[in-house]
Amino acid sequence: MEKVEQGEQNSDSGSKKLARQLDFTDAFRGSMNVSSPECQDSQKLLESKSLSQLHLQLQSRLHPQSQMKPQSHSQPQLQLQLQQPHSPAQLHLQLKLQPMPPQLPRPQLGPMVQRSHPVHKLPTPPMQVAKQESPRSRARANSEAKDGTPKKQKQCNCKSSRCLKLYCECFAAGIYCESCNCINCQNNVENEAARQEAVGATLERNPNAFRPKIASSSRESRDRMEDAAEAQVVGKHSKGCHCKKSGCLKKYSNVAISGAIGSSGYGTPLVSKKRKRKEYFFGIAAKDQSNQKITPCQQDNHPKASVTSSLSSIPVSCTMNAAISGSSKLKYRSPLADILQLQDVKDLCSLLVILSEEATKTLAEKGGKMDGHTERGNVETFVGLSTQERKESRKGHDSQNTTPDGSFGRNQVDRVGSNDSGSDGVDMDNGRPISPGTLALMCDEQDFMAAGSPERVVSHGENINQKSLDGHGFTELFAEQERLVLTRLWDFLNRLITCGSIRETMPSPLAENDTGSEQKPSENGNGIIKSGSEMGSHKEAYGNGIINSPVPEASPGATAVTSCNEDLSLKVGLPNGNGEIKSHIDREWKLDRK
DNA sequence: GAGTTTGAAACT
DNA sequence: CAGTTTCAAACTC
Repeated sequence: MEKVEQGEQNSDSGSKKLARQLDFTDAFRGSMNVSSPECQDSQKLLESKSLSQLHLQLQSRLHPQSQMKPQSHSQPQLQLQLQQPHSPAQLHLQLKLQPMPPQLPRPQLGPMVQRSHPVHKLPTPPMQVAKQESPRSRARANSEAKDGTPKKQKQCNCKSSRCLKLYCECFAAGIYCESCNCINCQNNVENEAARQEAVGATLERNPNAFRPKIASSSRESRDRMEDAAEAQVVGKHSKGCHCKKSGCLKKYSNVAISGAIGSSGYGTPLVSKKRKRKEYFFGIAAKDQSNQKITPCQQDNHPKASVTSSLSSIPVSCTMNAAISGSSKLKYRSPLADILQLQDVKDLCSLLVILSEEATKTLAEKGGKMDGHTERGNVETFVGLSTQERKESRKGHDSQNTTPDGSFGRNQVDRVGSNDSGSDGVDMDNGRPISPGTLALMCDEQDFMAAGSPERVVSHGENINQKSLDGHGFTELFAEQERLVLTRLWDFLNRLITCGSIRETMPSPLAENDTGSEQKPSENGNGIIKSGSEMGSHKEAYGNGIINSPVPEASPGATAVTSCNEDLSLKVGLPNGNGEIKSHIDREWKLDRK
């Protein structure tokens, strides 16, 4: 049988010279109905498990009536369906769990026509039709990095595994061995039958064996866009490593990443060891500094990571990578790297502060205890205060951005450190230092607690009758605050998910130029992400300015993402139609953004 | 380049 | 399922 097939395969000798890669994609095809590969499960959703979990929690809290099915299946597939409703208010997110269809090895592999390493097939939207990859492009993809530098092709050195075990880097990556140093290699066209058998056995042991351990969503979707590919590399360990001694800083645990997102696990071409050491140095240094370096397993190994730290990790990682990128190509970028910036998170926090104030006011209004004039002044006091705080924080943000090593500005850290929270930059739970990003958010959190607390309301305005603050009053106020804050946060996450998904399905050429123009929007000197249209017409619409279009004006992909934001911008306004406050806030935002 | 270390995969 | 072995890459010298 093997020989029979071998004869057939030999007839294909013309193409076997190519760096052909095996196609396990059928095993996964149809397993998902998502617009983004990383939406396949909660871990990969938006590259932030905590974020997605938070979102789910928020959803369940805000909409307890919605049926969130428990994950009963052993391999549930979290499906994210983003619907484009007719009404902005209908922006709706559906998270469905569906059993994963059986994953069977492909019975017969034809010529390599698709991305080799496990590809999570999308339901092929018009723009995402699985493009048949030409051998030429395949070869180019293998031989060149995105920056045009030669990319060393995978060369295993297997001796005993015949290159038919996952030990083999090539096999694990789904490519035939070519120019490898392996012995008794059977990972080739000539031994297709044996290879298929091995594939089947491997898949039998682990249906996800050929699925990338590191989620490489962007890359895959972009690979299907062929030359639009090789953009930003996004990775997240899908099942977590078990590193013990290497501190997750070595590449041992990243071996299989090669097949997932590139030759080095960070989607980088092979670089000299000296250079790699340099990367590690920076990585370790950064980690020591902030304990925030995103190593895949760290995320997985610390499921308790708070939402705060999760959110904060995004901009931090960007900043850090920016610092690193100067001397190396080590990159670990979130798909939201261009969308969600530290300042956005801070803005969100500020907005939530305002919302809490609004809740206070609303409740007071309800009780008819507030004098209208005084009330407005009170609110404005708070808004102004928040704005001031925003400005302060922006100051810190700017300095942070101008810090040569990409670390946070000292004043910001100092500011947090000077707080009497007792944190002193150390997570009291585990004694580990808290990252500057987390500290920054904690700072905002403290601001929030201070600004939104009834005590503060009393101390500033003394407008709320003491009666409303005792017992039931407190509860009601907190409930209202929570409702508003969670609602807005939920909306924010919805938009974030949508934008992330759109970015996934419509990769912006901006990413293609990432290497060349590594500078991210947040590093444009003012720390503010600005779209080509400068947000002017949209920012006010959605009030919080959280998600700004990352796409430069000239970018052809701007339409997609910008329209995403534009669309989203229409969907969220300040709740309860409090136009007075809203307009004021909007003014503040507008001024602040300038 | 040889030897060691490491962690994933495979096996029991 | 836990423990052990095998394996090959990463790393050190």
